[in-house]
Formats: sequence, structure tokens, C-alpha cells
Amino acid sequence: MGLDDRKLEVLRAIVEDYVATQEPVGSKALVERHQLGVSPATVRNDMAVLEEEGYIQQPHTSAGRVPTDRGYRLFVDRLSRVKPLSQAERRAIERFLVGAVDLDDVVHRTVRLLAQLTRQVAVVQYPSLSRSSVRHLELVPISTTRLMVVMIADTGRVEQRLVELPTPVRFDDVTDLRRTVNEKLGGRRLSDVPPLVQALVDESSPALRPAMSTLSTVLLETLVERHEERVALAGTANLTRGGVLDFQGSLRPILEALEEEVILLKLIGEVEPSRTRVLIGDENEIDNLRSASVVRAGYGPGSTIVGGLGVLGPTRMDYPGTIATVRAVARYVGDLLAQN
Amino acid sequence: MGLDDRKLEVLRAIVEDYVATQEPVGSKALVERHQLGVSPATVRNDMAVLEEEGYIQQPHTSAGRVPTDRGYRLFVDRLSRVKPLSQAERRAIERFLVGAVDLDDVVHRTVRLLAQLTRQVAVVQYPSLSRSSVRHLELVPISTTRLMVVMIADTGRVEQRLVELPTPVRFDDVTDLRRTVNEKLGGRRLSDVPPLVQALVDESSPALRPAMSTLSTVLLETLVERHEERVALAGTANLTRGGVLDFQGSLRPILEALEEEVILLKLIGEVEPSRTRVLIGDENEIDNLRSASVVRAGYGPGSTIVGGLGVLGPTRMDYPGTIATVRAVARYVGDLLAQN
DNA sequence: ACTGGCACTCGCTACTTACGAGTGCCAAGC
DNA sequence: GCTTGGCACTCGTAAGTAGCGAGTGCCAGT
Repeated sequence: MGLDDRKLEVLRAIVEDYVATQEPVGSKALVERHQLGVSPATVRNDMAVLEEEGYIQQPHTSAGRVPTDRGYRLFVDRLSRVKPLSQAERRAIERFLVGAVDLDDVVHRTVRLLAQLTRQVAVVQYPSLSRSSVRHLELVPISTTRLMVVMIADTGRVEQRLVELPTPVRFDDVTDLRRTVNEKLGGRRLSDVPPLVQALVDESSPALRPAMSTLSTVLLETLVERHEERVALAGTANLTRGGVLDFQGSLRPILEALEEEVILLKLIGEVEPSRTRVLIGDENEIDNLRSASVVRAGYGPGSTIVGGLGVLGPTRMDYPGTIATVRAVARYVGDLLAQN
Repeated sequence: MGLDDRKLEVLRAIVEDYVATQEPVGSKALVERHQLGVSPATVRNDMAVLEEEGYIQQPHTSAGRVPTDRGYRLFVDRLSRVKPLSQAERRAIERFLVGAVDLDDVVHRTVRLLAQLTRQVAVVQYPSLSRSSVRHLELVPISTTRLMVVMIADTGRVEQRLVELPTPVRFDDVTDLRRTVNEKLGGRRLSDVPPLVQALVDESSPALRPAMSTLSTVLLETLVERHEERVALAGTANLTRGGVLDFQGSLRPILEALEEEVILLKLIGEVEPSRTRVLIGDENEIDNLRSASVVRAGYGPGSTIVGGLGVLGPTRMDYPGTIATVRAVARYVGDLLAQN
């Protein structure tokens, strides 16, 4: 498959023009807007080859060409030049993130920032508990048979949950329980907690065993099984930009997918070390999102990764710009977390 | 304005048919589908009057009639028969809400339930802090200059926030601080807290005064100013039902409004004692939502109200059904909270 | 290998026509 | 005096037609 330099150049031009205008691009317009140094007829021949190879496509016989998912993929992998952030963007990021008081605050600001900068739907995963360690476990007696357990992770995540005890406990008992769980679990990675829990019960004094038993069940539920992961979402209104043309006619499936936390996690949470990842249309595993693209990156203090963030938009998307923004925001957030 | 019984009956029929079919309803169809006992011509005369009074409207000269906001209002106020919940709905509510472990859990389940039952966008406000009392304030030392303050309200709300202290404190100091704040603030209504805070600082020992000072600033910020109120949202995908016909062409403004927590609060949070409230189209204060209707109710244990919940949908909405559902869900949630 | 020329395709717009649902009005009837 | 059947009228929608033009593929010439 002979894709010489000019053909690649033509593909790049098609992608750029189509992204900018949202209209199928023809040979004549291409030659006019880019300095390709050849005639429309030549471009047409190149386009015919590109179409044969599946990189572009005609919506109807007598229309211009539109990139296919495969075309975007090639563009992203080999043709897109890195687009440095504008000064304004850098400033926006800093202004937005400075003054966050809280992990919650950081996450919310970040997700809104991302949505605003990319003009797309933004998703930010909270630092994953499975990649966090227990900093402290606090037990707050609410009544003699009720405890509020608060887990504070080194990533700043805080989870709390009410525990209904089978037997009443006294104040001193709570102190006991608190000391025990912190001794055993403090500093541990969340993912290492489950096997330790049984020991927790075994080693506690007989009188406290029932209490410790329910307590540890709840701990497991809360920390490992249930809201293990959380996400924040913003910018759904951006889906309506560009008419209903993107997303093959209906926002329905997209909105439905975005309602499911599980799906968002799958989308944004499966980050591999330090790479920015782009999923284009069909490459997406979720059926409802086959007409969308995702750009995601991992973030975390230093070079470790504690969570993912990214955006979702039409396949017809400004990839270079979006990738640059997502990457930059991920880095800023990582730095911010490192300061704690 | 002579709106005799038959005219009202005609209006009701128009609303019901239009809601069901989404199409302007004509005199002939009306007579066929409802037993009005009169001829189409008579109905036409009635419709002319109803139109003159502003209750209905013709999209175009030669089309049937469509209710106006005013028409829906009259319908809701005087014409709609209460529609009892189906057995299936009752069961759904119970099944959905049983087994909630947590306030967060309750709110999330509720909002999804509401969205599913009404097939509309659902909004649930967390129990308002301003209507809550402090049950307990926990201070967890993270380092010598850092505290995690956790506030547990009687409504189940839990708020936490990291505090950066100006001076290092020892473990005993934290115990002191904890005792003091709980003595002064425990059991107080959140709305009564601000005036008490100054006393808190004044009465603490000189050594702890700087720490107490920042602590109380943060308390004020967290409890009163900042996330004072929170909301959960679900069912945005339901906006796409019925084409883009509802909402005068674009989902844009709606989605934008739903992104703003402040707006959601205004929408759902301003509940007055025990009444279910319906806002139709223009009655809505938020410009972006002028083409939508809101049905909301307050909820809380017993007859007190701690928060609001409701749904948002097209003005062309099944009001009786929606009202019944919102009311029922509010009651169930209230009962659930009462059990704590 | 590139280019200009050319016939061809086909979606889009504009225009016309036909249809029919729905109306308002009026004169007749209960 | 309300109700009713009749009837002319309006007007949005659907279907059909024509012309335009962007864009193409192909071919012969350089």
C-alpha cells in the first residue's frame, strides 16, 4: 500500500479541514486551502487511493470526502503535530486550580476546567482507592450501637459510612477498636486490606469480636466493593454543539452511557502508565459510544498514577488540541496532588 | 369568562390527548375519543372560547389545538384527577430504597428511582445543612499542622474538610479543641452556628487561639458558605424522548442549566411546607427552562422538611402521574430518614 | 507522473401541485 | 339560545419536477 508523503499530507489536510468546517472536503477546496503544489486531479487520484485503503469515505457519490475512524487513527498516530497550549490556556488552568481547598474541590474544578477548555464532555476519576493507602481510620460513636467510620486515604480521598453494631459498645471500646484497626490497617495499601481483615477479627478481645466483625464487613464493603471508584462529569451541554450531526443523529445513547458510573470508569479509569490514550469511534468498547472519541490520561503525584481523566466528543474532534489540553491538565492536577 | 363544565371537560380532553399523542388535537378526534355527547361543531365553538381565554392555541391556522402554559396550569389546578400509583410502582419504590446503607446511597437510589419512574430528569437535594443540627464534630489529626474536620449532622449529612493550622498542635490540644467545639456547637442548628463561632475563639486558651481561629473560619466556610447544599441528578437521557420537539428545538439551554448546581437548587430546593409544587413553562424563573416544567416536593422525617426533590420535563408532561410519583417518593424517603 | 478536460452523478433547493385535516361561520333545528 | 350539519377556506405536508453545482472518475495529452 503505497502511502507516499503527499498522500499522507492530503489525509492530514482532509482531517484538518473537515474538523474545522464539519463539511465533506473536495479536491478543489483542498488545493486552494493548502499548498500542496499539485492540481485537483492529482489530489483526486490520491483520494481514490486513500479511500481504497479505508482512510476516507464519501457520504454520497457526489460529495467530498470525510475521514473514517481509521483515517483519524492514522492522523493521530502519525500526522498530527503537537499543538502547544496557548498562554491563555495555561493561565486558565492555573487560575482554575489555584485555591482548591479539598480533594472534592480539586476534582470538581478540574472537570469543569477540562470541559471548558476542550468544549467537550469531561470526566475525572477520583483518585482510585485501589491505588491509595490508608492514612487514618476514625471511628466516631453516634450512639452505643452506631459508629461512623471515616477512612482518610493518602490521596486525599475520604470515605465514610454508618455502621450498625450488633452489640452495644462503650466509649473505651471504641478507643480500642480505633487503635486496633489503625495499627493493622494504617499505612496499608487499600488493595492489601482484604486479607488483613480476618486477622483483625481473630485478634480482637472476645467481647469486642461481634462489633469488630460487622465493622470489618462494612470496611470491606465500603473500601473495596462499593463506591470503590468515583467520577465527576461536566460539560454534557457541549454534546449539542455542531447540531445533532455528530453522534449519528441522537444524543440518546451517549447521554445514557454517561449516566452509568461503571461505564465512565471503564472509559476513563483504565489508564496505563503515563501515556495519553486516544480511542476513536469503533475502537471504543462501549456500544453506545461507537460514534464518539475519547482522549484520556492518567494523573497522579510525580510519575505515579492514582486516577484517570479525559474527555469525550465526536470523532470529528480537534485531536491535537484536545490531546495537549488533556495532557496538560493531567500534569497540573498531578502536581497539585503532589503538594499534599 | 364563561367556562362552563363542558368547556373545562374539553380542555381536559385536549390536555390528555395532546400529552398522549404529542400532536395538536382537533375537534373531530376529540369527539371520537371522549364521550362528550356533543358534535364537533359545538366543540369547535368551545375551543374558540378557550383559545380566546388563552388556554389553548393553534400552532398554525389549519391545525388542531395545543394547550398553553396557562391551559396546563388550569388543568393541574382544577381538572386533573389524582392518579393512584400502580402496585408495580409501589413495589418498585420499596425495592429500590430498601437496603440503602447510607445517606449518599439513599440520595443516589432516590434520584435514579425518580428518573426511572417518571421517565424524566430527576433532581434530589441532599438534606439541607441549614435545616440540620450538628450531631458531632470530629477532629482527626493528620499531621501536627493539619486537621481533618468531619461534621456529622442529624440528617445524616457528613461534610469533611482539611484544615491547615497556623501553629503546630499536639495530640492533647486536638482533644481539647474537639471537646470545646462539641460542647459549644453540638446539638445546635447549623443556622445558629455563625454567631457562636466568635465565642469559640474568645473562650479557648491563649495557646490554642490561633488554631481555633483558623478552625472556626474553615467551619464557617464549609458549613455555611460553601457546599452548604448539594444535589444529585439523573435521567438526563430522558430529555431526548419525544424527539427534539419538546424544548423548542434544542436541548442546549436545558443541559446548560442542569450543569449549574445553583440553578438546580433554586429549582428544587425552594420547597414550602408539605406542598407538592408544579411550575409550568413560563412560571419558571430560570430563562433556560422556560420551555420546561418542574414538579417538586419537600421531604423529611415526619412532617418536617429537610430537603427537596423533583423532576423536570417538557411542559407536555403527564402531570397527574408525575405529581403522584414525586409525592410518593418524597414520602418514602421521608419515612426512610425517620428511621434514623 | 501529473494535468486539463469532460461527461456524469446526485444531493440540495426551489417550485408546483394535490391532498386533507382542521377551522370559522352561518343558517337551520331542537 | 344552545346545538348542529354544511360548506368554503386556510395552510401545512407530501410528492413530484426541474435546475444547479460541487464533486467525482476517467482519459488523453504533456
